[in-house]
Amino acid sequence: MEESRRERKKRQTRQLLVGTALRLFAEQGYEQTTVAQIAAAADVATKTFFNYFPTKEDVLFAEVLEYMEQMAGVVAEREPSDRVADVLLKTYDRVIAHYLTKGPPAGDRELAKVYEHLLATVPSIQAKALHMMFGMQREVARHLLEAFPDVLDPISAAAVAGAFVGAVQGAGGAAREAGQSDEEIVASMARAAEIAIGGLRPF
Amino acid sequence: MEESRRERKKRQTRQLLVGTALRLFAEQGYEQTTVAQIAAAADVATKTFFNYFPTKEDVLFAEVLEYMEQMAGVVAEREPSDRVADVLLKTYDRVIAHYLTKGPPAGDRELAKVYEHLLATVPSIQAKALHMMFGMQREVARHLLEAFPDVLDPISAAAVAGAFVGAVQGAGGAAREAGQSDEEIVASMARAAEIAIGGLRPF
DNA sequence: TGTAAAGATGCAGTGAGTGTAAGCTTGCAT
DNA sequence: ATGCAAGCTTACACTCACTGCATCTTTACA
Repeated sequence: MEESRRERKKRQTRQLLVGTALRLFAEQGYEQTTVAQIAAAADVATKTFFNYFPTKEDVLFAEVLEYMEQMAGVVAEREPSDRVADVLLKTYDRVIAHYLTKGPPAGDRELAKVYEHLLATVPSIQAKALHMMFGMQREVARHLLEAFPDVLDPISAAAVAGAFVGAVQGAGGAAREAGQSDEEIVASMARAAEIAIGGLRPF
Repeated sequence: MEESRRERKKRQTRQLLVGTALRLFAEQGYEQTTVAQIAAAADVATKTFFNYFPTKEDVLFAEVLEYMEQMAGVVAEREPSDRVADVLLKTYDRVIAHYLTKGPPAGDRELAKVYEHLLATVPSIQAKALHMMFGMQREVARHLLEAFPDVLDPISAAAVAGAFVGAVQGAGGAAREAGQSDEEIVASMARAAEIAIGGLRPF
């Protein structure tokens, strides 16, 4: 089925709102920017903004669902020989790849900076991001449990997913905070994945 | 130095606000309860509530600092023979012990239920809790790095702390969701700790 | 071309959270 | 004891996120 005019307009408006919001956040800061301003700059009613995004923060997390789908795909395509750790590593690779091709830095290098800065400075955005991450972690756990019912139970699946995601995310945050470049950050997160898989006894 | 009258009153008012808020949340639900109601029931001005807690949610996380102190204590008291995994396990034990003696369930069994229910149903509280947990995770990483500067760097410290906290917290959530009893939940979290320490390769 | 559904808009309202200025309480020095 | 300064509480006015509802416009489709 082709994309209808209605669907196209909806996608455009959504995109416009995201872009406008990001621009204003970059120019004036997150808290200094009101939803009314964003709507006005995008030339829609304030209410329309809330028709698209449940909260002001959500405009920053428009593509989370895509990542969830990517993760689901990895588990679906797994090889019979893949064990839990293999699937997790492939998931990590896939998400990174998706970020590099479809994420903000792909088209616009500046936009990535904006995201980073917001994430580093606005507590409510940090909390929201963690909440999203938590949702993704639960998805990972759910998929793992489904794919490996013989070696995992709901608790260990959650533990495994938590360890992996927690390590990668913790290292990513630390790397960013340390001022590492994008490539270094990705490498740091990969190292964290190895640490999670290898366990903490070596330390 | 003794506790002055001013400090005493402040602590009492704070305690009163927490108790009143919790009671109202239990009776009418979180979103149905306004800060104005809490303040009225505690017989203080609405503004006074915000003098004590920056947001409505924060009234539920009054004792987080205590936990941070407990964690710092563990690292400070570590034995020379303790390695990273040992310190993490001791930290876990200490936090659990502190929860069992000083946490809500100690005095009031019902209160724990209220917390659980709020955490399970109100997204903003969930996000806040995760944010707090994230802060604790960073603290753990910081202390580990300080205590083991020869085996850890900032990135690996963050990865280790993230893996451990992520596993325990993920398993705790899953266990709660599965309807396990308090003892079972504690056991599930302990198992998650072992999984994080042992690594994910066994799966 | 008409009609029903989806979506956009305006409006009125709730409630969280802030800044400010004024008033009361406490700690402390004389 | 008395007075002064610092710390809290309070009232008030305000901003802004977000909701519900009724109405109008646009689109899909027969």
